[in-house]
Formats: sequence, structure tokens, C-alpha cells
Amino acid sequence: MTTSEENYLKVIYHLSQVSPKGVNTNAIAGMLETKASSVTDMLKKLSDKDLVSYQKYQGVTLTEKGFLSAKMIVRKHRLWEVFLVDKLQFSWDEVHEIAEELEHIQSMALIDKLDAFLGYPDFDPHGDPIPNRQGEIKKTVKLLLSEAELQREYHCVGVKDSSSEFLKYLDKQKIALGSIFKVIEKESFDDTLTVEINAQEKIISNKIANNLYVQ
Amino acid sequence: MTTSEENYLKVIYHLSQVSPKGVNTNAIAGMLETKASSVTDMLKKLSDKDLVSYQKYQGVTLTEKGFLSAKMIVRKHRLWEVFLVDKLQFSWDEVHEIAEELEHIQSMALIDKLDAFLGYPDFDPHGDPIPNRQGEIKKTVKLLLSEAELQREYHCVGVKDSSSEFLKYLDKQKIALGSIFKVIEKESFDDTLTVEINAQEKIISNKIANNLYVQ
DNA sequence: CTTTATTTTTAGACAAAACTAAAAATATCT
DNA sequence: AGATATTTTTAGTTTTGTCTAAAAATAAAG
Repeated sequence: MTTSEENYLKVIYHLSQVSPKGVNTNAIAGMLETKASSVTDMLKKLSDKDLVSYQKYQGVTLTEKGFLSAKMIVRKHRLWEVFLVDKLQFSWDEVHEIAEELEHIQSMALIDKLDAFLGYPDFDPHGDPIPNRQGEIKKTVKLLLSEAELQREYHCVGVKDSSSEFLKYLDKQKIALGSIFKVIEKESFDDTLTVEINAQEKIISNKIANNLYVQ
Repeated sequence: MTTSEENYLKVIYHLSQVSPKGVNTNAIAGMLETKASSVTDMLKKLSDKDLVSYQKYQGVTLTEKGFLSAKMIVRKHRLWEVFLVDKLQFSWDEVHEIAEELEHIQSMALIDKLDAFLGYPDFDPHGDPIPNRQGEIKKTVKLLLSEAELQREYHCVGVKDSSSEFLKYLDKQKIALGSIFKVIEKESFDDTLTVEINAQEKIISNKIANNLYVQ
């Protein structure tokens, strides 16, 4: 499988989580910063390889085979991210691009050994689950901070937006995975929250609260 | 720089060590398992980028810029090999192919952090020197076991042939980097050596002795 | 010092993955 | 439903890196 094919599969996988009944050509083009016509070409190729099921104008879904392949790419990406953060001391906003390259290294033995070296982690540095070598994903119930109940204690388990800008903002606010949250008050006018974070009171905008997962 | 360009530079670098006055088109084609015509095409491209100096029919040499680039690729390759052996517990005969892929990952920050994580190693698992981030290579005087003096103690510092077959043979014979050698006798008929290795007497063929570096 | 052999380069073609521009299908809106 | 807008596909090009086959240059041999 080529790097390009892998990138398409990965994007289709991620988009499928939001539109499970079929992913649009334009959506894929947007994610890959390419043109719709290029996507159509690739969908034909992936369809010929039985990695996606595709009918003209009807969007695309992953086949069982494509689904497993996509999860293996995600597995590699997230394991490398753990390596970069835990072992090489990168911060969580720096690792995505490098992992985008590393995820295409082929050796299965490498990934198994890396997994063992890292202690079989279940989650990557952004709180996203790492599929195991069978492609199984440990599911957890998590909710957005914006949906949290008042006065109840939660801890931060992940971010929805893992853009560098957002992650840097969280660093500045001393918010990290594991931080303890308690929503004190919700302003009904603009949904701004007053939250106690690690025993410090802070004002959190709705946009931020919509991108933080708690449990 | 593309993966293909990097592979050409690396091969020209290695071949330059044997033929410093100019590397042949056919030699490059042989190493890369490609055709001479493909090599000619690439040499033109590398020449346009000022990475090699190339005149038709006259062979090719690296420019200063190409030389530094090549050493950076070698640096990456060898650092990844150290990682694979020291951290992931691969054996020294398994790492070459994987490192061939890893060496093309672009991030300079990654390599610097990897270097630090590994403790700034000077040599890879086969005893080959690792260029530092300036491209400087620590030179050592080493000689082939076949050139060693009788009755004098040496230790193994590297292999000339790092093929999987040879390395597996050495494993079987319990010969590794650091093993202590003393040549007891040299059979003049076929240059077979009687060698004391880690206090055990062994018969070593000339072919083997020509591929082991000692100091 | 010619003839032969080898090496290297040119010319033209191909596959992968992208693009542009235009056509076709689907969706949306009065 | 019919007109308009949007999405998707087709057709034809481009670029990168490869190939084959033939021509040109260099090296080797008698």
C-alpha cells in the first residue's frame, strides 16, 4: 500500500465516524487539501483493491479490509505520538506532523516492539484511543466539558480539537490530561463556564468547553 | 528532497569511499537495483540542484552540499539502527531494512532528540561511525582481522559486510562487537586463522577474517 | 591503430498521483 | 415541477521516477 492510499484510508476512517452512511468526495478532498477529481481517481483504485465500497455519486464507506487497514495506520500514528512525547520529550502540540510521516513505516514487527517498549499504552497524548494489534479499540464514555453537570468532579481525558493553537492555549492555562474539573457556574447568555481547574477558578469560553473531553 | 534523491545521494556517498575520483553510473544502478538510464536521469537532476558534480561519461562526485546531505542521511540511518537495537531489542541483522525507511523521515528536531535519547552514540550496532549534527565523523584506526598481528590482543570494533547472513553467522559463533581476539596461527596455504575468541579457540576462514574489523 | 566490447546517454513510453476544464448527476429553491 | 446551484465524475495534461531500445562515447584487445 502506498503512502497516498494510506492517507486516503485514514481520512475516510476519520470522516466515517461523523458520517457513517457514506463519506463525500468533497469532504475527503478538503481534508487532504487536494481536488475532488483526484479523490474520485483514488476511490476507484481503492475500490478495485476492495478497501472501500464505492458507487458513483453515492459516497464511500470502508470495507472490513479497509477498516482494519485504517485502524492499523491510526494505531501506528498514535503509538509514535506516545513515543515522541513520553520518550523524546516533545510537547503534545509538536507531534502530529512527525507522526504523519512515521505512520507510513511498514514493519509490523517494529510496531509490536514499539508498543511493548511503550508499555502497551491505551491512549495517545491527546487522549485518543490506540487500536490494539487486532484493531480493537478500548471504548470509554466521555463527555464534553460543555455537557458536564454543575458541581460534579471530572477529570480531563482528551481533546476534540488537537490543533497546535488549542493545545498551546491549554498549556498556557495549565490544563492537561488528568486535570481535575468542577463546573461552578454556567452563564446562560453565552454559555461561558466558571470552572475550578486543579483548585483554581477559571473562566472557560463555550468554544473551549466544546473541545475538552471529561469523565 | 525526495526519498529517491536521498537514496541516490547515499549510494554515491558510499561508493565514493571506494572510488573517490568519480562514481560510475553502472555502479550506482547496481546498488539501487535500477537501470543505468534511470541513473543518468537522476544525476542530471541532482546536478541541477548542485548536490553532485557531474559531467557526461566522466562519473560523478558529491559537491560539498551533497556530501553534507548524504552524511545527514547516514546519520539518521545509523541513529535509528541504534534505537532499534538498544531500545526495541532488535538483533543487529534485522535493523537495516527498517532503518532504510526511517532514514527518510524529515524532522531535524526528531533526530536531535533521538540522538539525545540514545546518549549521543558514536557508532551504530555494526560499528560504523555516526556523523554528528555538523556532519563530522569520529575517525578511528581499525584493521581487518586478516591483517592482525599474531599473538597480539585485539577487540572487535565492526563488520565490513553487514549482510544478515554474515551477522547471523557471527551470532552463532558468539562473536559480537567487543569480543576479544588473539590470532594464534595463520595457515599460509589458505590463510585460515586459528583465533582465540573470548578465551575459546576457533578456526576462522579468510573470508570471515576479511570482514571483521579489530583494534 | 583499428576493431570489438563495454559503458553511458538519449529518445520515447509508461504508471502513479496529482491537476484543469468541462460534462453529468444530484440537491436545492422558488 | 422546473430552474438553478452544488457536487461529482470524466477527459485530457503534467510531473516524478522508472523503463526499453537505440545511439554515442569510452575502454579493451588484437
